[in-house]
This record gives sequence, structure tokens and C-alpha cells, in this order.
Amino acid sequence: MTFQRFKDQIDDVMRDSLRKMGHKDQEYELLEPSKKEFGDITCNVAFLLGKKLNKSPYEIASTIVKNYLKDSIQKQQPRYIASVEAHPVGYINFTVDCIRLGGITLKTVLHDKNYGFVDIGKGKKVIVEHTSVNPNKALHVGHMRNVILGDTIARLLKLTNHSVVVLNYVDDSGLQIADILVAFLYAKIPEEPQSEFMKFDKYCGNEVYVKVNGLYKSDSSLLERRKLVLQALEIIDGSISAFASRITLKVLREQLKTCWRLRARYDLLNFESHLLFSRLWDQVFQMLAAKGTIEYRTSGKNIGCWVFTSDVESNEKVIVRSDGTATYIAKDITYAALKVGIVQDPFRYYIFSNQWDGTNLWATTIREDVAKITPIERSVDSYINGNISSRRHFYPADMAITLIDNRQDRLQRILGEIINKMEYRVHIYFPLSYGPVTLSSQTATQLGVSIEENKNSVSMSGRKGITVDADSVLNALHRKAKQEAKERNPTFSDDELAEIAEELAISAMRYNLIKYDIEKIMKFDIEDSLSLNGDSGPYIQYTHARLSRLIEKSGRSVLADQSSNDFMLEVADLLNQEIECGLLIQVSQFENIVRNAVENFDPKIIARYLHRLATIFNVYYEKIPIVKEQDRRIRDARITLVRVIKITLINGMRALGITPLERM
RNA sequence: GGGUCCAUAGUUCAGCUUGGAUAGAAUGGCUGCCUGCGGAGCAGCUGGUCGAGGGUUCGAGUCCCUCUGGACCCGCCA
Repeated sequence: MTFQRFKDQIDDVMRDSLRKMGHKDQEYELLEPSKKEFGDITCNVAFLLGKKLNKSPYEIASTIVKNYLKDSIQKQQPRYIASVEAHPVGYINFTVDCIRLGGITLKTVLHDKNYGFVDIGKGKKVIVEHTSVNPNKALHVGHMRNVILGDTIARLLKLTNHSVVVLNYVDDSGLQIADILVAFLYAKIPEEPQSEFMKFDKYCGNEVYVKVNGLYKSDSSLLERRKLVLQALEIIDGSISAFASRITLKVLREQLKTCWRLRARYDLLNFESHLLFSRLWDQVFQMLAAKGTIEYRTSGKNIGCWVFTSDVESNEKVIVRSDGTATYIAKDITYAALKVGIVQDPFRYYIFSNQWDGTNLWATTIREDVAKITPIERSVDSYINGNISSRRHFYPADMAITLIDNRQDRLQRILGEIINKMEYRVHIYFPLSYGPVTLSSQTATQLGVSIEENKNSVSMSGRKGITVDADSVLNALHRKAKQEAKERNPTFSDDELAEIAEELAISAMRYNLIKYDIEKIMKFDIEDSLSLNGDSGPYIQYTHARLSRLIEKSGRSVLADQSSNDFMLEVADLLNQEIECGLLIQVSQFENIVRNAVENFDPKIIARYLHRLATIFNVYYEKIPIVKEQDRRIRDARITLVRVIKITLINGMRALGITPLERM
């Protein structure tokens, strides 16, 4: 902890002073001042005491400062507080000793490549479920928000020493899948897209699904077919199931390509069909019935059903229909129960694929024996090569986080209630809800969607074809970034440019999807999203490239041995410009930023921090000579500061899944 | 009908958890800054009755109430 040392010290001297004044239990807050001239940390205690003592805040503040605080501060060793002042408004403003804080910050960062990633998790196991898109369509930008938020949170948790398992739930047995199957089997819609450039996931979602939904209106026999298909999906070894498996895996592979392209990763694919075949629900049902969590209705509206009565909702929720079949929330309960260990893991696993980061992606299977894996499952992925049927330990976890669209909040609350009644550990099941993505009116108009006069955004709808798929946005970003990179680096080969462009596209997309408040609806505008300037991922990368160039040009340091303690203070002493102090303070706050982001599951905090750090550095770069500085010692001190900023920036980028570039 | 959430520069958004000093970014528009460390940058100007009204408070963008406008949720569908 670096900046925290300063804060802790203020806490100490405040406590000490208040105790001596006879206000031992007086509360107060240590806040970040709104302006730089008000110091580095400010305390509001005089306002709070003023109320009690009926005196003016300034009077109290100056008494505390003069009579108590100054003495108390003198005794601190080492002293991080440089000065303290009672402001006429009533605040007590503390200023940090930049040399002491700078010294300890430089030392900490230079000795720890993982600077900032404090051990918050202590090995605690966390399951993060994200993506979970029906395998009948291409991912649109709304899905991408789920993917990127989930992936970033998983990264943050992993970097802070949580044991993380990332799940992707594949709903391969619902109505939407049946639609696609009906289209191919009975509606004469070809199984292969007309154009070889059309991705299969997009083909299914944008053409097949839309077409078959149109056909239902004119040909009601297709609806009958769909009913039969739905039933057939529940037969383990049926031909419909096998066909369904082939189609959904084909779509899934295309979806995963998009997710992997954005540097998301998973540990396990959980297939809904396997969950159903496992009969786990029967166990869960027995437990719920035995505990009285769900009740059988013998009269009233829901006669013949098993229902759950919420403590907070007025309407009771049907869990088992009067015909004995379970409603869809049953599988959510089952899945949640599995995640938190209420029921035993029934699955076997096989390696579905290798991923971009070198890790294996596993998938569930309900087969006990390698040989029984169907040729279809096998052929779909050549990576399998017999490595099937391992027992793995994906479940249970100390905490299960699920990324969900906030339109499902109500349902998830009920689910949470049910889990809490089965499991004594609280907050173990944690739905993390985010606002859906809507399209700006401009973007909607570009898609040919007519919008009402007073509306300035449009909800996406797969059925109506109102979507912006992730691949198209990425491709557009890639093209634009490549063009710009080429203008700046005319000598680079096409491959080099493509590589850079891809990293810029990924970073622009990822940054854009996490920078907004997680719980708020996000308006997506295709033009805005293509921006590579300002508050964006590429801006961070640009700053990193600048830092790299400076280090590259710096040569050998004339300063003392960099591992010594004296070196740190020597360097901090040379960094006596105001903006250098500001940069050191920023760097020293990174640990607190990470802690904040993890505790609130809020990646936006990291993005805002990186932007601020990069901005201050870019101002520094404009104002102060670094490599050009004539005094060798000052020059080398500045290069040391540059190195420290670079490490901090890189670590923030690691958390966000943005690649630091050397050139762009 | 019941419930959840939102409203802050032309636009997109921070700030609200925990009330405090002159409400911040980005973008757009206008204007400067490269023979110099990377101009995907920096500096300046422009731009706000914090939806409206009331209340609590020494003090409200922030807390409470009412109203207006908007989004979403509430099935023996998934």
C-alpha cells in the first residue's frame, strides 16, 4: 500500500487529536478535495463538530490544527504528511510529502511487476458466468457488453488472487433452437448460406430465424412441427437431438470465434441439454419440496402446480406446472444449485477446444464412456483426440457471479431468494446486472429502421432484424485503424499493420463497452464507437507507445544502483516539479483503485483511472523535457518516473484486456 | 393496475453509495502548437436554470416528497 500509508497516517493523527480534545468517538471522513489547491486529502470533521458545539467550522478547524494536529504530525516517523491547514471554509486540508510518498511508490512499483494487484481474493473460488447466448445467432453489441464486462471482471478477480472459473451456458434446447431446426428440416431453407463469406451464426440469426418466423404466419403446420421438435429434443439419442447438436455446435463455434477475437476466454461450456438429461432437477425438486420452499396448490388460480411464494413479490411463481413439467426457472435453480454446491456435479468433461491464450476450454458431457461420444460431437472439434471423460472440479464455488441483462432483475431476485432458502451462506449467489444496449437514432436510421419522432434510441430485436453484430463493428474498426496506422507508418508491412489494427479494434471495442456505468442503459452509436481518440482504448495504447519510445531512447542510467533504497529517495528528490508529484500520487493510488473496482465489480473505475493517468502524463510530456533534459541526473529520474507510469498503465490494461503496443 | 430505474453542456456520459469549496470528462464547433521526446497528442475559446416544484439542512446535482417526461419488469412462454 502506498497512497494508503498517507491516508492511514492522517487517520492516526486525527484520532489522536480528537482523543486529546475529548471527542474520542467523533466520526469524520477523509475525502479527495475537489481542487488541487485544497491539498491531497481533506477532512470534514469541523463541520460535524460545529453542529455539536455550535461553533463555526473554521474556528474548530483552526483549533484542531494549531493545538493538536501539528504536534501529533511531528511525532510520525516516517512522515508522509507535509503540511496541514485549516481552510476558512472549515475543511482541514492535508498535503502529502512528495519525496517520501514518491520514494516508497517508486520502490514498490519497480520491485513488483504485478503492482496494484493486491491479494484481495486469498484463493477464494469464484465462478463467473457470462456470454450465455442462445446458439442460433451471431452476437450483437448487446451480447458483447455481457461478454466484455464478464471477461474483465474475471480478469480483475484473477489478478487479485481469486481462483476463477469462467462458465458459458449454452442454451441448446429451447424454442429458438427449435425454430432453426424447423427451418432446415421442414421449411426447405438451405443449411448452407448462399455466400461463402457469410458466417454461419449470422446466417442463422439474420436470415434463417427471421425467415422461418415469417413462414409461421402463412403455414401453421410448421408450428406443429416445432412442437414435435421441441419434444424430440428431450430424447437423448434421438436423431433430432443429434441434428440439433450438430447445428448448435456449428453456431457456437462461430460465436466463440467472435468472443475469442475480443480476448474473452472460458473454462467450461455448460450445455443446457446435458443439464436436462442429468435429471439433476429431480434432486433439487425433492429438496425444495421437503424443505417447504415450494408448495403444492390444491385450490385457487394455480391449482395442481408447485409454486414458490416470494417474500417480496406479491404474485406466486409457478415452478412445476399442473401437468408435472417444470417451468424454465427450474433449470436456473438447478444450475445455481450446482454452482454453489447444493447438489453434486453429475458431469463428465472433455476438452472442447484450445483457446487463444493457450488454455483449454472444457465442455460437459453426460456420457460415461469415451467410445459413446457421438461421431458428430467428435468431428465438430478436432482437438478432442480421445481426451474425454475426465472428472474435473469446476464446482462448487464460494461465490457465483452471473452477468445478466437488468431486465431479468426481478427473476434473478426470486432465484436468489430460493437459493438463500436452500443454502445458509449468504451472498454466495450474485447476479450482476447490467443495462441493455440500445441503438442511437442515427444508427437505427442507418439500418433502415424508422423511429418515432420523440425517441432518440431503439431497442435491439433479433426477430425484427434490428441489431448491429459484433463482427461488423470489429471489422469496421479494424479497417479504420489499419488506414490510420498506415498513414503513420508507411514502411510497415501489411501483416504488421493488420496486427496493430486488430489490437486497436479490440481495445476500442472493449474500452467502449465498459466505460459506462454498468447498471445504466447504454446507447450505441456506430460512428461514435469507431472513434480512436479521446476517452478510448487507443488513447491509452498511444500513451503506452509514447512511454515505450522514451525508455527506448533513454540509454544507460547515471543514477545509483536502482535496487537500493537511497536510489528511490534520490530519484524522488529530483522529481520536484508539481506535475511530477501529481503523477507520483496518481501512481500511488492504483492499488486503491483496483480494490475499489474489485469490491464493486466495476471495471469502469479502472478505465477512468487509466484515462486520467494517461492524460496527466501527456500534459507532462508536452511541458517537461524528459530524454531531452540536459542534466543527466534529472533526466534519469524522469525516465524512472516514466518506467513506473508504464508499469502501472500496463497493469491497468491487463485488467481491461487491452494489449500494450510498442508502435501504432 | 403493481413494481424497478432513468432525466446533468449541441451530443454521449462522470459526479449521487458517504450532502460541503468555482459541477467535470469526452465529443462537436472555432483558434493556436510539429526542422524538437510519436500531433491517435497538447493548449485555448465555445457550451449547464443539474427535468419542474416543494421540503430537510449552516449548506442539496447528491437526501425526502409531489409532479412531468421516458425506459423496463410483472405467464402453467423460454
